[in-house]
Amino acid sequence: MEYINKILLGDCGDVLKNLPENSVDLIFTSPPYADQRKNTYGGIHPDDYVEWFLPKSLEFKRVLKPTGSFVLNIKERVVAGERHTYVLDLILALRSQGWLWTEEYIWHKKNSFPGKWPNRFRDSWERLLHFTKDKKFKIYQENVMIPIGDWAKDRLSNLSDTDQIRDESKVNSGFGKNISNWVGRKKVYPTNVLYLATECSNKNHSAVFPVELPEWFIKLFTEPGDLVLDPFVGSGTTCFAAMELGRNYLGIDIVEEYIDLSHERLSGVQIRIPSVAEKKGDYSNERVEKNG
Amino acid sequence: MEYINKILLGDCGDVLKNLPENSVDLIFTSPPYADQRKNTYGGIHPDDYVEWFLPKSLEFKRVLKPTGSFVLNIKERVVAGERHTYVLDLILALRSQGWLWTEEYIWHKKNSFPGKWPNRFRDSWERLLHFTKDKKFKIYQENVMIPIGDWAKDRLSNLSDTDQIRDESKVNSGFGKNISNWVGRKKVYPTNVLYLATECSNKNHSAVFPVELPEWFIKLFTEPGDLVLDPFVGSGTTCFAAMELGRNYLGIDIVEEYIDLSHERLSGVQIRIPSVAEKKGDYSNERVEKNG
DNA sequence: GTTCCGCATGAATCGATAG
DNA sequence: ACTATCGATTCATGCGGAA
Repeated sequence: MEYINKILLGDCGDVLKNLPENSVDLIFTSPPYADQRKNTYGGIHPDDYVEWFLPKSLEFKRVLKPTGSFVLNIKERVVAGERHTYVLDLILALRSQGWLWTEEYIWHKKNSFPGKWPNRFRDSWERLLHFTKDKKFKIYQENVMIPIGDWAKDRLSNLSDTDQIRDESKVNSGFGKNISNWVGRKKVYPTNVLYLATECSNKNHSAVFPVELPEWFIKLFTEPGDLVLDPFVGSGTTCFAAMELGRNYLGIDIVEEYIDLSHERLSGVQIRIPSVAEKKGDYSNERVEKNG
Repeated sequence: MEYINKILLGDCGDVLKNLPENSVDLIFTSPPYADQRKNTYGGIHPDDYVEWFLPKSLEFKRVLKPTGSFVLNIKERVVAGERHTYVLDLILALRSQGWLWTEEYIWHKKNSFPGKWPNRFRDSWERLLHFTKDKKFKIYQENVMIPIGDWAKDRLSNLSDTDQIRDESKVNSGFGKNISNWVGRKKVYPTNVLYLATECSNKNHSAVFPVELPEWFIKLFTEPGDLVLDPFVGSGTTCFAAMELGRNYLGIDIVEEYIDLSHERLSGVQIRIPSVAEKKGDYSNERVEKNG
């Protein structure tokens, strides 16, 4: 496989044409935001953003397995005092292209960019749009479970007999069944809000999102050995996370400088044995502890 | 003024026709979500939601002052495994109606509805769409400043789990002392994410959002004596917050039961002197401390 | 007066079953 | 086939009574 664990130079819409269809398990990417990175990407005008994106997402859809997921990290910028609608337009356009808009996760940033504006506050969240090709897709919810809240310690430490028998009485009350299910339970499922810090000053590369972000979705939507694609790979954070978790990766970028940066960053990565990598779930969950 | 501090029965699109134009300073409302409250409201089909909403928002626009704000609390539901697009469509339609989509705030819910599904996690956030008629509008950012600085945040987040669990009281008490020192010293502006709990067990009235939510926007966008409108007033939380903060209110609902409920709830409210109400900022900010 | 503990209550969603 | 109803699942919070 010549496309496994590589960082390739070029427009992802072109490069991906050489990739066989249904070969990717997860696409996680943060495309250049409209007009945001003018220097490096040439700057796509907000009004042209959807038109620019659609040919690429068509290739994404071709190479993604039917059971795969496409996670898009994006946020609309302010234009003339208003939030521009290109992200909304993009969601609608992607649905017209055949994608299912399965969910919208939120990245709640712990430390957002500083600043003050007269008509708004600091922007402290970004969208993580989850698209799929099919209503059925691979998902491993147990991989991202988080420690149970403090309430459990007090409530479940000593259960009375009635608690364990309570089975028939209430129909509508939340815990109507039996609380004994909760005894010894240490972990619960997270929600669709991720509370993570931004990566501030990682000396060499300036990633736009913390490594925990792709980590979370890679663990949620793939197994070890699966292929993760980032078509706008930038400084390589997604590929770094994939490698670290024992997944294969493919990164693409049109800026040569980023290719070198990614290579450099990935060269030092120690690939963990899958079983060990999975255990790492604990660490990641600490970071997402506010997620609930 | 016969529309000041009243709760009126009827369809807001009709009732508002009798209100003079440019008379409202803030509209804060949480309309019935599509199909969600079928038993109390009629239950609007997602596909018909925009069509149902637009005539009403046209009246909102007429009665709102040019300097006013319209804050819409809404969240799309899942239909056939997908997020439905009626909220996106509504945003676009409101812009066509002449509204400016100035900002999208996020309500990050502390306690979201429980449940487990095979393809998604619990939904823990809702949208707070901020529309205005003009690029220039009234905003009082100082009213919602947060007293906690970065020093405190780091201090808190650096506490180990065992510290927080075992010595919770110690930590809290010691911390409390310090807090008193910070009050009035260092304040920072919040972000566009509000981290609040839902009010679930308020036995008499089941509000769909906590009172802190309208409070925050009322303080941000109005002065004492201004008029706050909630055209889907429900259990009256918005009017309660307005009254409490020394603002005038107008509530409208099509369900008679809610009118009575609001009246009952508002009858016992003690109106605070504006200056005192503003001091209350500290208390409210505590609730929003995660907002940063 | 505190603290502790039981308990009901959520703008939910999916899959299966019934009409 | 297509819609309507129902059971199962899940977690944080505030209230009120008890210790």
